[in-house]
Amino acid sequence: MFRIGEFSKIAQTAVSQLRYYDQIGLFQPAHTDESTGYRYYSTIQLPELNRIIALKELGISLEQIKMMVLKDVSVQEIQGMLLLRKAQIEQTVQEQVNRLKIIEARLKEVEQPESLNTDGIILKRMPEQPFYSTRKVMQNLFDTIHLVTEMREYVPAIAEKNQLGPLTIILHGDAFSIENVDVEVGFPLKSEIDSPLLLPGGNEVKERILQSEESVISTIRVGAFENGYEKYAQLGRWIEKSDFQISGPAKEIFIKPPSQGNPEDCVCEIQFPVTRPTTLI
Amino acid sequence: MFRIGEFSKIAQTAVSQLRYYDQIGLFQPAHTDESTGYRYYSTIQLPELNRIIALKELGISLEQIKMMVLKDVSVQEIQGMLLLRKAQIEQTVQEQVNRLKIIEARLKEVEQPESLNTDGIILKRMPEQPFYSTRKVMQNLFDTIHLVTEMREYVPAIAEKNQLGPLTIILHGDAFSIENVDVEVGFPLKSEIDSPLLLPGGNEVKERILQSEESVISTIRVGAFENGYEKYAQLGRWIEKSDFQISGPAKEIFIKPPSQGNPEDCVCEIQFPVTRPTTLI
DNA sequence: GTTGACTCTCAAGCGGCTTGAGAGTCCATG
DNA sequence: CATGGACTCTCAAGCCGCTTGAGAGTCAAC
Repeated sequence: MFRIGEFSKIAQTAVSQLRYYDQIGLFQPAHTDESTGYRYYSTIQLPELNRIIALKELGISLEQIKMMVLKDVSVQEIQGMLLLRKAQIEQTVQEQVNRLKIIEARLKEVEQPESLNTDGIILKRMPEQPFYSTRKVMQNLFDTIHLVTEMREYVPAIAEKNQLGPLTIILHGDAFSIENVDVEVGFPLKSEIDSPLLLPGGNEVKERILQSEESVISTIRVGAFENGYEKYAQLGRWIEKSDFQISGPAKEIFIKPPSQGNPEDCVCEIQFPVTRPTTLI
Repeated sequence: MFRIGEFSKIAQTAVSQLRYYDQIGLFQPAHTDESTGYRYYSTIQLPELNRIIALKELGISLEQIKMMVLKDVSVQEIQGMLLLRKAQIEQTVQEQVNRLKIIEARLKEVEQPESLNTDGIILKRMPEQPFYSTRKVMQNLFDTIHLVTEMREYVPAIAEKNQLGPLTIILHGDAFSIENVDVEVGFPLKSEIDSPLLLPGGNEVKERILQSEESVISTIRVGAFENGYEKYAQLGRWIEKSDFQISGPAKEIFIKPPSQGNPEDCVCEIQFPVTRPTTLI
């Protein structure tokens, strides 16, 4: 029988850990002196402790380990727990690898003087959403602005106005050019709008579903619509260096649309849906 | 200006998080109503929040992020932080991959009825240690037992007895056979013993350094010295299935050595130093 | 008997939130 | 202008797996 200090050396386990395991009833000393409270451990407890440590190293919670070692759990259940844990670990590995790619991209960017920061670029998920929009190939930027203006004028009038999300533009063609672009302009909906709308310009506005997207990269542009190309260039470099691939059309979400007075007073989120070339380890 | 709820939707960030970031002074609302305490956020704060989220996704602590976004930190320092973080992530990926291998090995073992459990097998590090030992090729098990007995008799007599660790046997040859084995028998030391010792049987006991080992797998055997072969078989299978490679001689550490009366009353740790065939991702 | 090394219990702290209680505020409707 | 319901506030506690520290008691050697 050893006191806790010596046992902790043999078992390579911290004294505080042993006390904690005693406290939560996971692993208790072979004997406890009732009058002094001293814990006494025996060497034959080592296999039991090792089982616990082995399970813990797999990242299983102490609560679960307690069940596994104290209760009689069937082989199937243990297998289930292990499989579950395996899936979890696989996922976190995937996440970590993603982080690595992103950090590497960041480090490369930092080396180059051309770009000041790629800070505000984040990765997120977008849920499925109903979308009330019209789509057309635009000759030039002026056309686009015209369509947007029309939309902002007529759509809120027919919808209950609290049902509309921010004005969103989807750039179906090449997001990096401005002429002859296939553009969709619309509003996300919080509830349904039953009827299509015919704009004075001849474009028809209809409801459709924007599919959910697992990963989009997103950044915020503050300032006028026209001079946003450096943001696109930045996003492009970031995507390339982080090993992503663009998997769909870009979106511009006008969180705060430009107002008549000052077009500089505009806040816009730029999104690219992306995927990663299958990086299973 | 948005109240916290709406801003949390725009920014895809939980209300409780925003409040927490305010509390720790990481990201504060553009305006706080002094009388009601209501927080009001502006869209132009979105880039700032996104920077924070981007850094957080890299696993950087909020404390560090606070420094990075609030204080003026040089590019070099940021680069340093990123490099450090990169190294950390690489390490955790390595660990996770190890876990995966081990879980997979476990699941394979569970499928087969032949082995009941591979539970008590753990991986650990061993520190460098001085070792007071003798080494010889043994004809048979009886010779080994004789040498061990001699060691246990004479060595404690010349050492201050509190300076000795548990009797340890290193199996330099093939750990899976019993005859003609190159065996080293000795004791770990807590402090130096200056002089060699000549045993009656003619073997010389000398001090040397046991190098530290990055990873050894270890299990505990309870019971007699002789019938420990199933443990070895188990360890062997586990090593193979977990994709490890044995990288040195096995050790048997007699945590509780067999006593005269009952040789069954013995607790022994079996160790194999292992490496992994380089698994960088 | 006196060290000094060990041990005990109990409470708090870590990070990054989440949850809940209890109270107050905003805004649209009747 | 009162009411209701959705929102917001603050403050405290809880999560995990420990670690750290305070203050008190115990053990073994000299």
